[in-house]
Amino acid sequence: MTDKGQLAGFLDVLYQIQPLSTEAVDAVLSLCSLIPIRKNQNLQEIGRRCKTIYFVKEGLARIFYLKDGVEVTEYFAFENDLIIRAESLFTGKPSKKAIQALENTVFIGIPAEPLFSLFDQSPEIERLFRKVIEQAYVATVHRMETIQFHSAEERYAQLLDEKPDFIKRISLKHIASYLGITQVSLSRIRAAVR
Amino acid sequence: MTDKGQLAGFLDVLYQIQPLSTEAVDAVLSLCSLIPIRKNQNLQEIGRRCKTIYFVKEGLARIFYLKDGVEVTEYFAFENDLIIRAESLFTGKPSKKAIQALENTVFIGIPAEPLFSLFDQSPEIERLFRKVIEQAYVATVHRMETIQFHSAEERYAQLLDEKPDFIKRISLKHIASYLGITQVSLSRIRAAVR
DNA sequence: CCCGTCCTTTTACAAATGTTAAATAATCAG
DNA sequence: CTGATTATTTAACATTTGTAAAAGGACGGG
Repeated sequence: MTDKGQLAGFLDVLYQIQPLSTEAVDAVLSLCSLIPIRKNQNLQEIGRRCKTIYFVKEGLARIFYLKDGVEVTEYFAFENDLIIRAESLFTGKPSKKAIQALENTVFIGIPAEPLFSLFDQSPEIERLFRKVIEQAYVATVHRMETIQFHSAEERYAQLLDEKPDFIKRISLKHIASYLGITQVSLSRIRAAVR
Repeated sequence: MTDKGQLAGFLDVLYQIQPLSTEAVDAVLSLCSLIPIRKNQNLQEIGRRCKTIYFVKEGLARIFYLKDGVEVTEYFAFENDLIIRAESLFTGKPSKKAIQALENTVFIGIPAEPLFSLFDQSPEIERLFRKVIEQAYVATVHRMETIQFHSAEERYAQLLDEKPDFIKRISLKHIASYLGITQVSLSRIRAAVR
């Protein structure tokens, strides 16, 4: 159980998605816990089953996995962003991915089992999380588009345009793997643009 | 309103995801309509708002969009697969994508507005569609992985492995754009493998 | 059956990206 | 502040992929 005041910003974000009754807010809050993780430490390790829905309260985190021994970044989460390993959470399989704090980060954790039980009593909570997942789905479809048939330069230009925060706060090696290109290639592109 | 018998296969697929009461099934069915589309014709055109959730009853369809005048295939839908233009349906914006039948196809269409209204009366229906979207989300995350940091050859090999049906029923030019590579590149890869 | 259209492959070449290694630059711990 | 570590850039070269054009193949309509 966590203090309402501490989570005001987070609750506000949820409210924009789907307003909840006071009771429903309290029920969700009763499941929330705050989890501080230091920079470069992992919240979740590769190979474990993911049974928790996370949001970033403050800080910055990523999901990454290993491909031929090289880290590939799948996703970045900023303040109030959802961060879940969907391929494990929704399937029950062990995840091939890790969640890592890129800055000192405080996560909000909501254990999935009790949350799903809440859905039975409170359809409005289920609706909220349905919409959260819908948004995540739309974002992922959009991200696929930005990668699918685009050159390295196009991907970088689009990222600059759509997510200028990324370049400010995230190291270039992580940006590169997020774009699906090598650090060297990204460096080259930046040199050419300049 | 559509006949229960005609949609037995479809209902069975839904049942595997989330069993519904008879009343709920009837309520969903009352919204379903069958839409036959001939090979190479579009069910939905680029630029229109998407207000319908589709499934493929029989046949084969794709979602595609234009990038620099070239068609890029985002998604293929086989029998009983969901096919939605999420970036329009869940945002209300006009879609940049078209839905096209690649074979003579019968779609099942469920208008979104009445369906969302049903959710208010029947949480179990909302749950069903929450899970449908969760599955679509997981599939999309997985698909992004297969593209993000993989060579053309790796993408093709993985597709052969995971979706052998694709190669059997879909023309190579569509496969190529789905993989985010050119037809020529795909031809080259096939020649090398052989 | 034949013609025309569309799909697929092949070729030759250009451009983009990966790889390896080294040189700078930035950051952090002590 | 200084040395060590880590991040970023640059360079040279190899490989992959794209582009354009042509040649086969497959297929459907008349």
